[in-house]
Amino acid sequence: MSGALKDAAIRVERPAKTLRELALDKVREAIVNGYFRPGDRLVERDLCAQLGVSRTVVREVLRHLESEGLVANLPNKGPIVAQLDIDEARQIYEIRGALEGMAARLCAERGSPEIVAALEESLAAIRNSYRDHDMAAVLANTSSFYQTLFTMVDRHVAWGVVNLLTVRINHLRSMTIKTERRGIEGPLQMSKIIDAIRRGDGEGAQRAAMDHVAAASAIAEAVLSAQKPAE
Amino acid sequence: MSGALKDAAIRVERPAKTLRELALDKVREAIVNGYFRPGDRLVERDLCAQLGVSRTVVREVLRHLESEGLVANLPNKGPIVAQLDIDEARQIYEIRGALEGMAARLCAERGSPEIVAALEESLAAIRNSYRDHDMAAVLANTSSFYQTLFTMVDRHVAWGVVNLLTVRINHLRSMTIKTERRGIEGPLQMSKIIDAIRRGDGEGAQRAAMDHVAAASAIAEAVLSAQKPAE
DNA sequence: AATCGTATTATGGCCTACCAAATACTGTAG
DNA sequence: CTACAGTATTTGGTAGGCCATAATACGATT
Repeated sequence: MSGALKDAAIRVERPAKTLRELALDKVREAIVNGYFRPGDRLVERDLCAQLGVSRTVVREVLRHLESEGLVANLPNKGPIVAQLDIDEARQIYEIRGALEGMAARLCAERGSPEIVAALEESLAAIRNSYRDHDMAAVLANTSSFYQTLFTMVDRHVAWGVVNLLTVRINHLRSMTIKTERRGIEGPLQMSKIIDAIRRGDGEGAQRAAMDHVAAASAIAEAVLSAQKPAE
Repeated sequence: MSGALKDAAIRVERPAKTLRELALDKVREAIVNGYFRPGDRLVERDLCAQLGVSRTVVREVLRHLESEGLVANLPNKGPIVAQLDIDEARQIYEIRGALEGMAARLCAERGSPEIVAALEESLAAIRNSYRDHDMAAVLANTSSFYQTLFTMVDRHVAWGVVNLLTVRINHLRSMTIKTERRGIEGPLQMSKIIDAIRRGDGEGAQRAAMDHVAAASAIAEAVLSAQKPAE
């Protein structure tokens, strides 16, 4: 196993991603950052033209995004960007709470100083990003914080699930982060998670992580229900 | 919303599934029930011939299964049936524990007699299937039990996640179920879940659900580590 | 005989072109 | 103004072909 790890460290980052992967990233990007709005139709041939690739590739990309939940396929009408459903968002936050709570508990129970150090580093980066009002960086560093939480205890599958779900609520996340008091409360709640982990309090770490997600969920819900009637 | 629900209840099960969906189910089936073994190469053109469909469809199916985790894609070598990793299996069981525990707790907290009734019905079906030694039915009814747990409290997203993860360990499940004492202990643990839900004990329901998954996980691990050295 | 190139094959990645069926649109006749 | 017929749009699916790469087999050379 350590041999495999060593190999992985050496291995050259394959620069030759397939066209399909590039196209996938582009379209996902476009959906997540709002270039394609929820409900927009994704016409195959238009996408072919915009991406400069063939239908074969576009179709595979659309299938992939469909299974990610970013694209919905109306029968006999074709794919559209998935609508954001307030109830679905709530469920996603709930699942994140359960899984991130689990990860936090495991971190606490392991009681390794390196975990605490890594998390504190992430948190510092988040605070810096808030200070600079660089919201894209806040988002990235928050992801990194949670990634640390999962990967330090080798829960790659759970991290994958969380990641998968998170892209579906990405624009919500970017809105909750911009909320007034979030820049102070968010890091505060995260530091509570770290504190609990540091003192090996699994129960407390789990609760703190769930609280943090619950707070984000509450803000998201407020944002969403304030926005829906407007449309 | 209630209108949509009524429609959904009425709507005829669209018999005109696309060829793609049919092919997807066939290949998934073939992987899950062992017709394709882990590590087997899935050669596009061969699959075309076997399924009687074009490469376009086959490729889309392979992409989809890849994002489900049933198929792995080796660069420059093509798709193979994903290998079952013991650590990954453990993680999947752990996630199921977290989510099914959450669902059980929610069921208990809702305190609706219909939930208890529905779960008891499922459990009875499982017991019958065990009595008849119909293991396929045991598996189906067990899924149905958990589906009830999730859908009665409208957690469709979480159910989707569990389902997605479960196909990856399906053959493990079918082995754990055949284990000697499982036919008695499994239903016993499930009835404990129901008992806790009936008396509105959220904490207890969650713990009972997690215990049940943990037991399955332990058996799976034993089965798997007894099997691996043989190969 | 061992080794070093070189054809051949197998296969995935990608493309173009085509057809059928369903849907949406549009213009005209009554 | 309505009903209907025709037309365009778009997906679902097929066929086949081109190219690049990896592996294998096959010689040729030393």
